[in-house]
Parts: sequence; C-alpha cells; structure tokens
Amino acid sequence: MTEKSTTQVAGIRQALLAQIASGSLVSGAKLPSERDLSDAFATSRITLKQALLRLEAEGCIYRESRRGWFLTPPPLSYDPTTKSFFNQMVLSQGRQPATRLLSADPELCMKMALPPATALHRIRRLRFVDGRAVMFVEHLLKPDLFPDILTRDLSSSLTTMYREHYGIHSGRATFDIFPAAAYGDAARHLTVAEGSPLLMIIRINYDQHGRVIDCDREYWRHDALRVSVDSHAPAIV
Amino acid sequence: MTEKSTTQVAGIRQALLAQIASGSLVSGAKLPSERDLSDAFATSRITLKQALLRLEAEGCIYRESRRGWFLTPPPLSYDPTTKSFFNQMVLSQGRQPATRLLSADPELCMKMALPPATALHRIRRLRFVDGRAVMFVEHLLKPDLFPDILTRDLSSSLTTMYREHYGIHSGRATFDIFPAAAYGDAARHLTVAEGSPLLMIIRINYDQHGRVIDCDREYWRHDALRVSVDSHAPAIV
DNA sequence: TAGTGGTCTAGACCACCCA
DNA sequence: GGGTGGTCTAGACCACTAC
Repeated sequence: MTEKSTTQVAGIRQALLAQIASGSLVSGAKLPSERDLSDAFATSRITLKQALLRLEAEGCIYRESRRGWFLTPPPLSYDPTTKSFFNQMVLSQGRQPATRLLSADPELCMKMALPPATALHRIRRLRFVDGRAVMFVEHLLKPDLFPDILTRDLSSSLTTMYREHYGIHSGRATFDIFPAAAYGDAARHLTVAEGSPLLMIIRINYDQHGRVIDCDREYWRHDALRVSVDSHAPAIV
Repeated sequence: MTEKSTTQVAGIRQALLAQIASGSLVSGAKLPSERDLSDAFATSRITLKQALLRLEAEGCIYRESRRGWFLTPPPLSYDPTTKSFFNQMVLSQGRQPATRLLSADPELCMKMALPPATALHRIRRLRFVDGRAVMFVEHLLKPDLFPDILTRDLSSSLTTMYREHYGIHSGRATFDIFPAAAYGDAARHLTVAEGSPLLMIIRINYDQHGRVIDCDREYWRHDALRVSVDSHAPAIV
C-alpha cells in the first residue's frame, strides 16, 4: 500500500507470483534454475535468490537441497484437539501418507519432565505426504511401558501399536507449537537448507490414567501445515 | 551431530551463540553493528549477515529495521483454548502490555465467510510487550452489532467494550495458525524487514448465541510466542 | 560429467535513524 | 552528518544430484 514494490527483489517476487497465479506453474512443479532466472530478470544470482527466499518464507515455493525450487502443495490442516494422528489426518484430507523408520535406539535422555538421565527409547521417523517429506519426528518412550517395542514394525502407527499390543490408550495431550530453524539431522532428512524455517511441535501424550506415555518432537516444513483450533465454549455443549 | 559446522556461517553462528550463552549479552541488548561484527570475524558483511539471519530464524536475535540487532526476550505463551485475551495474557505472565491504535475505518471487505462486499469496520492496532512491538492486528467487525464503536477509545480492550457497551460476550472462537512473511504495513509497524518470518493467527470470534462477532488477523513476530494447547480428553472416553 | 544449489568475496550506493 | 541496516553487483569455488 505504502510501498510500491520499488526494490528489485519485490519486483521479481511479484513477477514470479504472477507467473504462479497464471497457472504456468502447477503444484509440485520445478522452477527454472537460479542462474536461468537471474538471467531472465537481468539481475545477480544473490538478488534473485533473495526473491526466492521471500517466496519460501511465504510458503509459496520450497526447495530440496541442491535439487531445486518447487511449487508448494496445499498445506495440511492440523487440529491438536482431535485424536486423529498422522495417517488418519492425512488420509481424511485426501492425501497419501507414508512413514520411513530412520532409527530406534535405547538412549539416556534428559528431556521431558523426568528425572535426569532417565533411560528412554528414541525412535526417529520421517513422514511423507504425497511423496514429499514434510515432518521429521523423534518419539521418546518410557521403555518400561513398552517391552520389546524396538523389535516391532516401527513404520506403522505407534498409536495403534500402543493400544493393540500394550493396552495403552491415548488420552490427553499437550502441544507446544513455535517457529524454529532446521539444523543437522532434521535439515538433512527433510532435504532442507541449514537454517531454513520450520514449525516445531512438541507433544506430550498421556494415557487413560493420566500417566505420561511419550514425548514427540515434530519438525514440520513450515509451509506444510496450518494449525486449526476450535475453542468450544466451556458451557453445556 | 553429523555436520561439524564446517561452514563459516555455522561457525560464526556458534561463536555468537557462545557469546550470548556466556552472558556477555543480556536480553534486549543491542549487538555490535554488522560492519564491526564482520571485521571481528574477518569475513564479508553478507556472510556475517547470513549468520545473523539464521539466529533470527531460530528466535535468538531480532532486528528493528535500520536500527540494529537485539537479543530476543523470552516468548509469551499463548493458549487459544482459554478466553484470556492480550492484556490479561501478558499481565499474567509478568510482562507489560500496551496497545496503540493505528486506524479505524469503515471498509468494504471480502474476507471472513460473508457475502462479498459486506460493509465492515476495520480497526488496526499495534500491540507491545515490555515496550517491544510484537503484534500487528486487524479487527474486522460487523458494524450493525457495534453502533458508534469507531468514536470510542479503541486502544483499550475490545472484548471488554463488547461486553460492557454492547452486551456481547465472547464464546467460541476458531484459530488458524501458520507461518507467513511480513509485507507492507505489517512489516513497517513491526519495524521488521520485508519478507521476515511471522506467525499469523486468524481468529474468528463468536458470541454467546453462536453468531460471528468479528475476525482478527494477527501478525506476530515469529519469536514472540509459543502456542500451547492442552487437548483435554473428551469426557469419560 | 554437466548442472544444480550452497557458500563466499570485496566492494558499492541508498534510505533511514539518531545525535 | 555520521552511522546503521537494506539492497545490489559480478564474479568465484565447492558439494552434491542426476544422468
């Protein structure tokens, strides 16, 4: 309104947005290379990249490290107040979920609200929507609740396994949701550049008796979801 | 873990983090200028700036446009399921809230789930915590519910005014929370660079009868809050 | 091996803030 | 008016991907 997009970066951003809106690029499509784009806009690669970084921050495009830039698919809707977890949530929105097990180890860990150096199991998984890696997750479990779990098939639903093999039902959960940045393993597995913005969700699950079951640390591509919450009136309902 | 911080940017980031952790910089303190820092690390200003941008993405530091870089104060905790709004929320966490009215106009607007070109009131405000501008908000009201509201003191709590002057009580609300980027007025009022990451919250408020009261579009500095949700088990299960 | 993005240099000018 | 961050240039080499 006040700024009439006088800078080059803003102008390039607008031009790319127009191309996207015109439908010449479709969801998931790959953009031309940075060098080709900087030639096309008669600017330096750094300036062109700044425009791409802005569009990335807006969630219009994303990159896979060293592979290129792509149009972002529509985001998932994530409602923490429902008990629908990943597979069910993705399927109910007409998308295709997949999960890859990365590692599963016993580990000393000082996270969660537990005595220091409590022995925990750490399961790390990568979750996909329509073939795109959107979430890297670490599950931290209390081993005494889940004997032999590390020998089972850990690429399927953990919630279902808790219920069917261990008689543990998910009840309450608490969520902490905040923007963060990608580093190390999370960045590599999400094929995201170091320092890219992420949306982090830390979730603590409780069973039907109010005991802590496990803690999930979810690293989401920042453009992959919208969190939707409906605060029902506390009345009769 | 796998990456041993081989890049300059990663090394500078680590060094700055160490300085911050050592307490040589305190919350709210201003960092040295980019030129001084790039001299100190014997690198170019662009490279140094990339390290600052990463720390910004992590929420460790923030900038005020053309004024410099500062240490980020602790974030607020934001619970959408409570009915505690801005002033109350900030005070309850031992911080100091403030609000500045930016504008209040009638406007044709096609947002919310309303017939197109519905006449609405648009109130724009800037909200502060401990003197730092953390949220730019647009309130869109249905004018027939709030006669003469544009003539009142709009820098105080709207919720209280709804209740005391119009007999309208807030009931249910829905929230849509997602990362976005700063542009135009939002960027300028938050003294944030164009394209900086934001956390956006779109909130629709309903009254005690289930009617839409208003719609808030909140643009938060991405490092200023954590969203906390407790999904209570739905009754007996 | 060719092409991609990731990183980096050593400068430059401009717009704005503050004393 | 001096210092700040915001923007921009015209190159360069490296690490990795895809073929």
